[in-house]
Formats: sequence, structure tokens, C-alpha cells
Amino acid sequence: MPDRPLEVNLVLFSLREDSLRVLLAERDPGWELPGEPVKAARSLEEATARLLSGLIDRRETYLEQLYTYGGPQRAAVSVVYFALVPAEAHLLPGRTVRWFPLVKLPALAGDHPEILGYALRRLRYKLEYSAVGFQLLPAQFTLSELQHTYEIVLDEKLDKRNFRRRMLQSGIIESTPRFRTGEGRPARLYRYRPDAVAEVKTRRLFP
Amino acid sequence: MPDRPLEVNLVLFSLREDSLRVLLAERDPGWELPGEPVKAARSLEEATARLLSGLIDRRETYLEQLYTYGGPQRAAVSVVYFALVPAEAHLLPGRTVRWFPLVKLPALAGDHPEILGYALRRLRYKLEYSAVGFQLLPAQFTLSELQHTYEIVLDEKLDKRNFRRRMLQSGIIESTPRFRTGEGRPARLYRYRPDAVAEVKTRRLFP
DNA sequence: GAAATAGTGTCTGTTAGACAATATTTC
DNA sequence: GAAATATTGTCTAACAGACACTATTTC
Repeated sequence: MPDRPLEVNLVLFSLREDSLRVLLAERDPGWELPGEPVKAARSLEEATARLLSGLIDRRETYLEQLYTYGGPQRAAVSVVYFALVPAEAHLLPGRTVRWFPLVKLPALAGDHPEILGYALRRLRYKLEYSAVGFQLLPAQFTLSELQHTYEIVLDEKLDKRNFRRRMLQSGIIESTPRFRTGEGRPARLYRYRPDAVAEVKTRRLFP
Repeated sequence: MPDRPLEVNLVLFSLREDSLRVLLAERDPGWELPGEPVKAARSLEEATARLLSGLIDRRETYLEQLYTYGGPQRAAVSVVYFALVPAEAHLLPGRTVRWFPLVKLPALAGDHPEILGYALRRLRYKLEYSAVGFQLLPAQFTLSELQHTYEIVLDEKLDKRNFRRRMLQSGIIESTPRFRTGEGRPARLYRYRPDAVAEVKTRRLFP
């Protein structure tokens, strides 16, 4: 008996026009998460890299395996990955894809709504204990932009003073000599320090 | 071109004779994580359930998908699950399997050492912020047994007073009227409350 | 000078972690 | 009563969260 076909799917998030968006591909009726079959000769990683590089013009993208779906109602087993790109990343021409705000999703195929929901939970969760948030921002950013990113993803208002204090104390960012000018007072630009240990300080519930 | 074959593998942990052990299956030379092919008609969940029920005489087992391995050097793509059983669980006759202490592992096939290492990290991590620890214990247990479980898995000594205080304050366990007698003063038996919300109180690093 | 945005400090309540003596049982 | 194990409380340092005003720029 032959195995079921294997594919990878991608949940690609980005922050655009003040909302968190996900990239969806057009399907006969409705939309779906972009996918790619895994052929015999190709590894999962290779299939995912191929899928990603066909969509976005980025060299380095934050990418993480999310979950593998293989329920009985599915035609194929799908290994789903989860990726983050900053707003500057451009879409490549080719497949019909669009960024959809999470609050205004179109009809999605099969179990893709469930997958997307899980990816969003995972994103929110990781935002709180790891440094993934910086993957949604350009290389240099202001503290207000950083806070704004957190507020949009978490869908929650944060206190400016507490936010700044902890971000700076954690040592995860460092200031640059540059400023961003705009409407009001210019804001200092910071950059992420990938070398800083983004340690997960969990308050052990069951120590 | 046909897809690569698909299988599930299982990392099954248990606490036996004062050490954390993993169940391994014999292979031509050496040992490996128990596995099962996923045939076309079967879902991942069904293949895993079949694998598990061929090994252990338990109805309910804590089970969680760990990761899917599909590197280029592999013959098959493997969806790896991670399971915990208490020491009371008995092995079923059939395949040649044995419990190995994690500190005295035999030679393991392919990337199985890496998989096992990841599973152990995940177990330790989850122990700190979720209630998985109870899956390694019988339905009723003393606080000393619970602490002992944590100490063995985390490989770290814990303070008795702080441990008890937080376990009790969290509301995750409730006392029973029974006691366990033995060498010294009898110890009260507690039971896990699956209904209690095992909330993950993370100290937000990046708030 | 009005509007817009950036930047800054303090207080309080809670919690983690360090620490030692008493209580109850068996043999 | 000796040995073994169970049970209990306090103090301190660190941190989360609440909260409001001043600074710098543009138009």
C-alpha cells in the first residue's frame, strides 16, 4: 500500500498597514496556505526553502516547524512551517497570493483555519518569552515601533514606561547613534542584538 | 516521483528504579526508537496509537507530537511523538524492547540520539511550566514522591519547603484522606486535579 | 505656541529563594 | 530512644505593574 502524499505548508506572517497579516494563495474557490509537495529526492527543509523563496525576496527568514497534520480526512500529510518577515519584504511575482489581515480572513480550505489559529497562538506565546518579535521589524527601529509591534500582535495595550524599562534592561537591544525624524520629537533608533542571550525566564509554576 | 515513506517514532519516558528511562527497541546492530510505518489508509494519530498500544498496557497515556524529521540523509520522513507513563505501566510481550536509563544509552540508529536529546529538553522544559510531571506518577502520591520526580527529571536538587509551598498554593493537587506508611512518619497522599487550570505564569522577558 | 511624539522615575504588592527546627512513625 | 521521614514559617531581594509629567521637534 502506498504512503499518503507529503507536502509542506507555510504560515507566513507580516505586519503591514498597522495589522498583522498572513499570506494566502488563491485556490479554485477561496484561499489556502501556500504549499509545496515534498518529492522523494527532497528533504522537508529543502521543500520549505523552495516554497519560501518562490514567494518572498528575502535571504534570511525566521522559520520554524509548527506541527504536522495527518488526520484521516486529509488527502495529504502536511508539515506546516511558520515564518515571519518584516514589512519591507516584497512579494515575488508568480503565484496569486495576497496579505490578509487576521481579522478579515477569506474562506479557507480544509483544516487551514485551525492551522492558522494554532500558528497565531504560537506567535503570541513566543513573543512573550523569546525574541521573535524582532523578525517583524526592520534592522533598526524605534522603541515606539517595537512597542507597537507587540501591541498589534498581542492585541493588547502596553505601558510605555514599563515596556521601555524591561526592553532596555534585558540587554536584547542596543542603541545606535541614529534617529528617526517625523512628526514630533525624533526617536532614537535601536538594533536587535542576536548575540544577547534571550533567556527564557519562566516563573516556574511547578518548581 | 513517489514520495518518501512516512513513519512515526515514539520517545517513551518513564521513571523506574530512581532514574529516568526511555524505551528502546532492538535493531540488527544496536537499538532504536520504536517506530511504525504510516500506511495510506491510516492517520498519524492512528499509527501512533497502534504503536503505543503494542508496547504498553495503558488506556490513557500522555502523548504529544514532538517534531517531524525529514532531512536528506533519511530513508523515511518520521513524525516523532513523545509520551510519558508511570512506573506502574507494564510492557506487553512481543517486540524486543527495554528501558534504558538516559545516562547509560546504547548505540542508537541514525539521528535518534539527536531526537532523544530534543525530547529530553522538551520534557524538562514542560515540567517547569505545565503539569506533565504528574504523568510520571501513579494516581495518588506523596509530596516527597512528587518532589523526587522533579529532581530526577530536572537533575537538580530542590528545596523541600519552597517546593511544597508552591505546589500547594498552585491548587494543582488536592489532599486525600489517605496516608502512605513506610520507614518513618507516614506521608499524606495527594492527587492531581486535571480540572485545575495549570496556567503558565511566564515572567515576560519582552513584555 | 500648538500639536505631535519621545523620553523619564517612583511606589507598592507579590513572589522566588534561602534557611532550620519540630512532629510522627517504626524498630 | 534512635533512626527515618514528614511537616511547617520567616525574612529578604527582585520584579511586575500602576501611574503623570517634561523634552524636543515640526508647522
